[in-house]
Amino acid sequence: MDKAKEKVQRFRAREQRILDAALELLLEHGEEKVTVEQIAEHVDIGKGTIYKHFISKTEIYMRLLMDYEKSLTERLKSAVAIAEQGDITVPARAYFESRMANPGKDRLFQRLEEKIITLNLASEMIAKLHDLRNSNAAALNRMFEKRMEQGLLKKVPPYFYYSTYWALVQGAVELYHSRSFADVIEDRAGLMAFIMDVGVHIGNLSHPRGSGEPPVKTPGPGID
Amino acid sequence: MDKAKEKVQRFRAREQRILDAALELLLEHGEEKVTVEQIAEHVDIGKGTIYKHFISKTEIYMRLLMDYEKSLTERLKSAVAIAEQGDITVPARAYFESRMANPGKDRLFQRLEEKIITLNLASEMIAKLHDLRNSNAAALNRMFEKRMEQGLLKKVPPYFYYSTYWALVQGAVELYHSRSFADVIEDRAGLMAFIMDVGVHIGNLSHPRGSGEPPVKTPGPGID
Amino acid sequence: MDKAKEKVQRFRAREQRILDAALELLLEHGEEKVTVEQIAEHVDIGKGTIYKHFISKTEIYMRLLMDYEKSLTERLKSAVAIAEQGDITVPARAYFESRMANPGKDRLFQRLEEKIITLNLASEMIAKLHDLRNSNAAALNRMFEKRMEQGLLKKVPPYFYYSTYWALVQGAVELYHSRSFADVIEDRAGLMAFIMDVGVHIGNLSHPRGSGEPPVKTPGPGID
Amino acid sequence: MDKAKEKVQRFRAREQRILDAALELLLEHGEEKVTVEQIAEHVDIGKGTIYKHFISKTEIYMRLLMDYEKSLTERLKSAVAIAEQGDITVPARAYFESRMANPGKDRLFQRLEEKIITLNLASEMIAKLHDLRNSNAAALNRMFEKRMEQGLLKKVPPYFYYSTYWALVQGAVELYHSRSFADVIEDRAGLMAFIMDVGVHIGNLSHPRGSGEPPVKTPGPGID
DNA sequence: TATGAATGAGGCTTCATTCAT
DNA sequence: AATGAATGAAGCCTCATTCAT
Repeated sequence: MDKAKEKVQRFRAREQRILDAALELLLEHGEEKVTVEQIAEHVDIGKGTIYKHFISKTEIYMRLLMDYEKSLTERLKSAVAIAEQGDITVPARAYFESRMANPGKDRLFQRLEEKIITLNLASEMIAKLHDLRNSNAAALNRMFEKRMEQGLLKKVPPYFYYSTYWALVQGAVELYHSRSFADVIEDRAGLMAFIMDVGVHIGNLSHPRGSGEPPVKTPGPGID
Repeated sequence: MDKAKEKVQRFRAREQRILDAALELLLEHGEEKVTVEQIAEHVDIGKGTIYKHFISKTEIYMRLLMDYEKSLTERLKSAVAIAEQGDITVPARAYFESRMANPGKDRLFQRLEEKIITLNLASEMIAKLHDLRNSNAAALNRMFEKRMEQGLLKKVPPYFYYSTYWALVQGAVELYHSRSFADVIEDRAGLMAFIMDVGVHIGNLSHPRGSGEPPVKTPGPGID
Repeated sequence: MDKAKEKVQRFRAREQRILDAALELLLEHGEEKVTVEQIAEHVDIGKGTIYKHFISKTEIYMRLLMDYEKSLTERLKSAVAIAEQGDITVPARAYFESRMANPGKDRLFQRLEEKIITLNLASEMIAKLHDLRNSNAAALNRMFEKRMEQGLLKKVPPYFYYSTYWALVQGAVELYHSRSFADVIEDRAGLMAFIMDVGVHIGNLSHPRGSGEPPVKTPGPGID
Repeated sequence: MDKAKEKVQRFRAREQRILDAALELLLEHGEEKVTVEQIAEHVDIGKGTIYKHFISKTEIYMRLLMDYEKSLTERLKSAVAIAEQGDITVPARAYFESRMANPGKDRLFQRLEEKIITLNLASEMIAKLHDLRNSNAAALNRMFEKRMEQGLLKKVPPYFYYSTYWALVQGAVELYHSRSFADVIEDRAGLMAFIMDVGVHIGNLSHPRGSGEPPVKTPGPGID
């Protein structure tokens, strides 16, 4: 049935429009200030219709969260694949860039996730989210272990590396938004490059980092 | 009059109890789930009494915020003083330890501050807060500049250092709470030490960091 | 769609019921003692429903105010039209009767308006209200000026006439409610007629007023 | 006991200060916006002390009301006495001037009285107030009756005269404050004089009112 | 199927009055 | 006698979700 297909398609399309609208409004107004009614208005549908697609407002947020995490994972996966064939800094850079591409968005999702966890809504979906997030750990671990065996990285449990790196990126995201730093930071791009440079050299043993070159343009050999 | 003094003292004591209760509830239930009524109940006083001490819920939060920031500043100040006479890693460690002493609290205040700023409540007090926070910047800047002149640190604007360091600590705080990392991180203390070690060596030029020794126990000469 | 129309109609009807209920309660209990909850109960709807129709309690009051003022203006307008063709006392009588038809209501709206102005709520709507109110001034002014030119009225700025007349009616409204006068006034209708007679002869130069005839039944030539 | 006397005197003095403060604040901020705490602060005493003098906030208002009414009555009484010996317009003028001397005050008391009556507080004191108010009626009645017998005033129940006059003054007070008239009224003093002139000629039979002379400066023979 | 009117729990704040000190 | 901290009822408004049309 073409008609049925078409219907399903339109249904999906609208679902996406709801998600897009929600994200847009969330970014514009912040987590606490977006109402279901606003989303419906923005998509130009009735409020009730939203509940044909999602059982609750939380579910919309969860979907947004999953979608974001998926795109992050996607990008990281391909970066890891590249790293295995050569430049080991690629995943680190990819990850950093993915999250810093839109720090506002990144932070929004942090807050959303936190909120959902705190209020203990949708614990099942949160579990899935975490599974997804940890799915790359194995590949990364192998990478770090190899490097450690080669004596290029300080020997610590491999998760130290990505945990620390995550923390740094997380901090960079927060820094990006901090209003108390806003006045101080004149060269934001330079600072972000500096931070990334710190990140890709974590645990690095052999070479003194960034020996002279400007870190941004030719940022050392990386996590090697 | 002893009586008058006593009265004032009791008043202050109650005020502190309100603040303590608010903090406790905030830590337990998160920012959005604490009501004025709950706080009052917890202190076992009437709802209206709260408003004898604070003009609004926001003011309670601001007080909490300021108190936390003050203790941070205090500690940092004395650490900077020590650093000027010798061990330059002291402020970094002090700052890290201060914030990581109770990461839940630290993160709570991040959220609180963000909320207050976003909703544009109490902009005056926020300004004060930021003043307080920036009050150490000059001392830190001088420290970094001296190090750079001595060729011990990579030459970048001095605020790059404390910004990056702030970001790392901020990330560590978030990491501490992340439920998706919770299962992975077996040696939390070790990880935190590792992160701090990364922190105190940011920009370090002369020595390869952590050359062999376990970073926690004898963590190299630090930011120098 | 008949259905859509019907829905809209029902919506409007409910809105009117809310307004009616508000007015009724206001008249019964006074401005300060009517709560949104009471109104909702009286209409037998939920508290929140009220806010689907009006953004605030003040808006309900404003609507009531405007509706009243409109009916007053309406009546006055047609009376002025008549007056231009002949009996010049018509507007004065119409105005008096309109306001005295339900003095409680009239006074309620005075209080409401005052309150809204004092608290500086809805200043925009208040401006509209005043526009509406002043819209008849020009017509009245012309009337008075013509009379003055004909030597029938004492020469004063024309707004003296309607201001004074307004004051008299306003006073009559208050008199109507005054509990301290309540016991004294035996012939209320007679008194009101007497007051109106005073009103329509304000500034009158040519004829001694009410020369013998009972003022109510054949109330002299009036403002002419 | 001199001491006891002194004490009583100080007590009375403070009572008056409370009343003065209440009135001042009431005039400044309006009926709804004055709290007991404000009054106490203004007198620089404790809130509880106020309740040593008055059993409730309402009682303060009642006292203010009575005092105002008494001063009005006082003035009217002496004016009536003068009128009996000669100029009959004196009471009318006195009354008008008393109330218009501070229209804000006058209106405040109207509102206060209304509020107290509506909320049915202090009905006993209200009765007393009304007694006081009506106490002059007899004297006034006699005056009007004499005039009517002399054929100088239209024959109506005598209370018609003072009721109407009260209404006019009442309206003038409201007019004075009306914000919608505020823009229109350029010559307020002139208008008030005009209204008073209308007032003193109510029911006047023999002479056409204000025959030529400017009403303010030599305002006709009055109510006769 | 889509709608949006209706709901009502729950949050923050105010203030007259009480009462222990 | 004076105080002022404490009280708590009461008011307004928001918004996720339901359900009749």
